Amino acid sequence: MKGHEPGRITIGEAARLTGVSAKMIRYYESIGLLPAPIRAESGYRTYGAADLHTLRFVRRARDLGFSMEAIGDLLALWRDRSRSSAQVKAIALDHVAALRRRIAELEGMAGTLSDLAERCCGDERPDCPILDDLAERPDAGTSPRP
Amino acid sequence: MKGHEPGRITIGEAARLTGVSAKMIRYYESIGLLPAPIRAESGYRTYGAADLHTLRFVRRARDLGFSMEAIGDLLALWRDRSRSSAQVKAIALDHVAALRRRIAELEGMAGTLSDLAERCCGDERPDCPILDDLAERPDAGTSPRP
DNA sequence: CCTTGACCTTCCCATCATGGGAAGCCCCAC
DNA sequence: GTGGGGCTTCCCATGATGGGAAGGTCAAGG
Repeated sequence: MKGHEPGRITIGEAARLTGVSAKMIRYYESIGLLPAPIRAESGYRTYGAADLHTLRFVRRARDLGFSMEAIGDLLALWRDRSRSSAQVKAIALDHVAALRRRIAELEGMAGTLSDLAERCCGDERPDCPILDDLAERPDAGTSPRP
Repeated sequence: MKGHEPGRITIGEAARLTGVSAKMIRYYESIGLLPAPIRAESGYRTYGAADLHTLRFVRRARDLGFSMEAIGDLLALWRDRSRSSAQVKAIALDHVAALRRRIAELEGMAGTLSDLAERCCGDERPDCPILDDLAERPDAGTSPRP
């Protein structure tokens, strides 16, 4: 079917051109994130320029860590000419806040753990403040003690 | 069976005392992270003081973001009197490095996205640099442009 | 003694985004 | 017409967790 319906390509080519795997393209279709594409007579999915544009959009949104749900919302706004930029901004800022919360969590862990590692001599002897802490610490704070 | 084998408690009490859910205790047992506990005649799992100690260890390691696999290694070292602290420190430092890599990724996302959001006026008009970027950005870098 | 309610057991299913793989059809080049 | 690679669908797995059903057990109270 290649080059038979003009300019429409197969899923594998779409995957190569957009950086979204063929598996994922089918998955996004199955969860309703992407519309079902036109099929060739063979049953093969065929994608046109607009579809590739959408796939790249999804790919970039994933690279920014958006959830599938948020990407669905962003796609809908993208297609909606009467959207307000405030709606888009709200989704983006929510996500930034979630990212910053997650970063703070991970920094707590990394801080605690590198404090402990610093106090561990790391030689052939068994004594180790890291294990002592895991075994004895009264409770589960992840922030480095002040 | 409570108070019948001395000092041994049920899974629900162990969960309450350690902050690890009963579901998770069974799961950890099923994947071989924890040894199978002594069963009462009824078939109920019973836990003693040493088991609680282990459960708290696991809980704290999870709070620090260690994977199950790493926790298995840490538990083995904890029980091994002939361990070297260097082994423990290596696991901890690997994890710190992984945490810092992840933090850098998330910061890249948050940075890019808050840059974009800052340039989005966020009013009732549809024009939005965030959507423009998702739709047009040449490729998927997540670092804020320098 | 029997009921009630809380607790335990096992087993299965769902999440989220992704990959792996099998069985079978299709297309193109030789 | 044959071979190889690409496409289809369908099922399974991940990691760590929760939800829930069906059925056994225990302790307290009538």
